[in-house]
Amino acid sequence: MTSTASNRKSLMRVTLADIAAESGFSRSTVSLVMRDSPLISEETRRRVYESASKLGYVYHRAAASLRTRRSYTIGLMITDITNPFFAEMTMAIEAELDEANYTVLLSNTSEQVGKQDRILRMLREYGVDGILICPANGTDVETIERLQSWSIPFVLFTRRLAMDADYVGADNRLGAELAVEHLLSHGHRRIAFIGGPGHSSARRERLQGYQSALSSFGLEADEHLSVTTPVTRDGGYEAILNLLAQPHPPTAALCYNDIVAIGVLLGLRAAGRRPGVEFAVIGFDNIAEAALQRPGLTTVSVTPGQIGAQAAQLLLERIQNPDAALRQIVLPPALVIRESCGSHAELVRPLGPTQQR
Amino acid sequence: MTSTASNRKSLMRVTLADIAAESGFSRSTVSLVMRDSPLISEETRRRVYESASKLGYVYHRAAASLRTRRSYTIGLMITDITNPFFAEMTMAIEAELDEANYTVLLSNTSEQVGKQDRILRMLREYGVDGILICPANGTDVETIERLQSWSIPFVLFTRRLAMDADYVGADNRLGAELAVEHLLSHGHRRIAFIGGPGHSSARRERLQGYQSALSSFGLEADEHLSVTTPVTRDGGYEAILNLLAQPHPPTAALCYNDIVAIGVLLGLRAAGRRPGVEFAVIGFDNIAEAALQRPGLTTVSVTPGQIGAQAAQLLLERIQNPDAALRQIVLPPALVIRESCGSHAELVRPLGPTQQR
DNA sequence: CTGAAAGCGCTAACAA
DNA sequence: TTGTTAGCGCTTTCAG
Repeated sequence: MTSTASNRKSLMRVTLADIAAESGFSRSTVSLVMRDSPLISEETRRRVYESASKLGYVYHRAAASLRTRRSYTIGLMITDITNPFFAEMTMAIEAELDEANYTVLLSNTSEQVGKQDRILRMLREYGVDGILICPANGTDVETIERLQSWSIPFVLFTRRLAMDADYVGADNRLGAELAVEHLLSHGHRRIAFIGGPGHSSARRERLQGYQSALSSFGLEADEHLSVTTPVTRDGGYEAILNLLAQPHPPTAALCYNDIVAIGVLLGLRAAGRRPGVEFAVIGFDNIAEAALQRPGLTTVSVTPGQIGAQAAQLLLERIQNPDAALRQIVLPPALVIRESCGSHAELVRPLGPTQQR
Repeated sequence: MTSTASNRKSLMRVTLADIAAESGFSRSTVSLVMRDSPLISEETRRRVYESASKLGYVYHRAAASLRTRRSYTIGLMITDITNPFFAEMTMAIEAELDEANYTVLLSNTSEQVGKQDRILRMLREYGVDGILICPANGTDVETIERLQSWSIPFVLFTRRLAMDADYVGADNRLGAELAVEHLLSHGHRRIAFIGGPGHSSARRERLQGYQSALSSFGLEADEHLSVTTPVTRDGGYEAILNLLAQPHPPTAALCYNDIVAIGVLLGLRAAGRRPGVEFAVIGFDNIAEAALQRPGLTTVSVTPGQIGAQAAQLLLERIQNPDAALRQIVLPPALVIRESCGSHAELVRPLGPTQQR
């Protein structure tokens, strides 16, 4: 009637009932053992595990989750699998979630909102307990509102939308200000802002920092000097070539991120301009590769690990308590000075050369 | 008794039974509609969908999979999320699997066998229908044999082990031969082999090609000239610096892959040696970044998209037919000649300058 | 600490 | 084509 040890024959899966039969305990006892309940004696636990491994038992998460309505999985959606910035963040997130016994379902939207939509729907059908999402370029508020209406806990990271939602990211505006002030202090006056996905909050905030630093210096941002690009080395490469071909070209650039900045470095070299001496460039993120460049890339460090860990933490709290107030966590950046602007100084810490926010 | 439309109250999930009640059809009819059965009339289908969207129904995959013993998920395990080679492969795999209605669970082992083991166990508990795995550096045969004993279909890609299992990868040996012959034809005699995870078949095969090309030219491989490194730019950077410091340094290098090669380029520049004129370097994989380097990186192209697609295809076939003969698929590489060896030629197709396998 | 019983939401015969 | 019935393997009362 109910499944028994006879289940073991051929293809039948080994179930808790089989272990119960083998070990002489009841199904519920075995179930408690499998879930590490403190109500179980050491001896019982040992004997149950013994039977389990003898029979080759495999915990069946789909069955458990059907019953408990929890899957212990979290969907993690990033926009560029290839960017070390996200890789590092992913590691931190996995580490944090792992500790809370969650498994992460990683997926890559490649900045495509269509793909993002499909993945979101899938995650819902798979019953994830929460979602960590860096919205793809062009994501509209409706998409996230829909996500909200599904009442599955989620937190945005790195990029946000004009709406109330949990969010963890860096202080992009401050980071950009630090960078531009650095450039200004080196005497640059025509400073470009290169790259990024036009519709991301991260880019918008960095651009604002760029503009505000310029204007607090009495300069106006020349709109010909700020361009969007794909977030690739290629993007930076093309962009700098175009910029240099302008009638009144820039002498320095703040880039959307390090990937784009490295493209700019490559492009400068291709154009025969020596970065760091004939042209200053600053990146964003401080990925490992930045330090390897010749000249070393000066960049705004935003500690992806920290952002990831905080985002994971926030999601866990949100799952615990769906009704707590929404939170926006903004982490301070630091300017890491290497040689790509001509300096040879060291790390400048958080609220660097200048002021507040 | 059975769940009904009253389920809709508050937290209860909308089920097939609810749709059945709403639409006036039976649960099984509704189930058939949801699974796109051809047995259902257009009109019925329409009305069922109407009720479904009216009630806000969400297909419950865990429940379905408990019943069918199929999850329609595939585990994909790569060793370096950051390498564009894998990123491109991942895209191709997802595309292929998507078409067959599978969802992929992507995970990154970072070359750590411990992490790989844990992920493997998780994938089993989650009941994936198949696994695509690029074994982490140092994976032993037992690990894969265990996987085999689980009787869940899997295929190895990019790297294999000394055992019989499905596999899809590039002809690494031939690729390396083409590369080294190219170097030899440019007059180089002290050629290094730089980088890679010491215990991967891919590295071993490339090294064999390197050695065989040298010996068919009457040269012997100097063991001081072949080094293993982490598969990072950093790894290549450090390695070339060490190599140049040797008493009798090389004048050219074949690198494990493009990532390492780019590190070598960076290192050469840091050491004041002009790549392409004072030192020749060749990479492996032909990632997009290779073309952006100055000088452009000559490399062995192994078409990750094709490997990925074939691997996915093979896995699908294996799932269909678990008892078919095991297959090893080896794809031909091509040498893409850019400027990092001093040439300025174009693409050399498959069986390049020289011979057979 | 253990046992019995009910059911999560779905699919799969089998009949109609 | 559609309806009935019986579970998939687990967790969860609740009563011992």
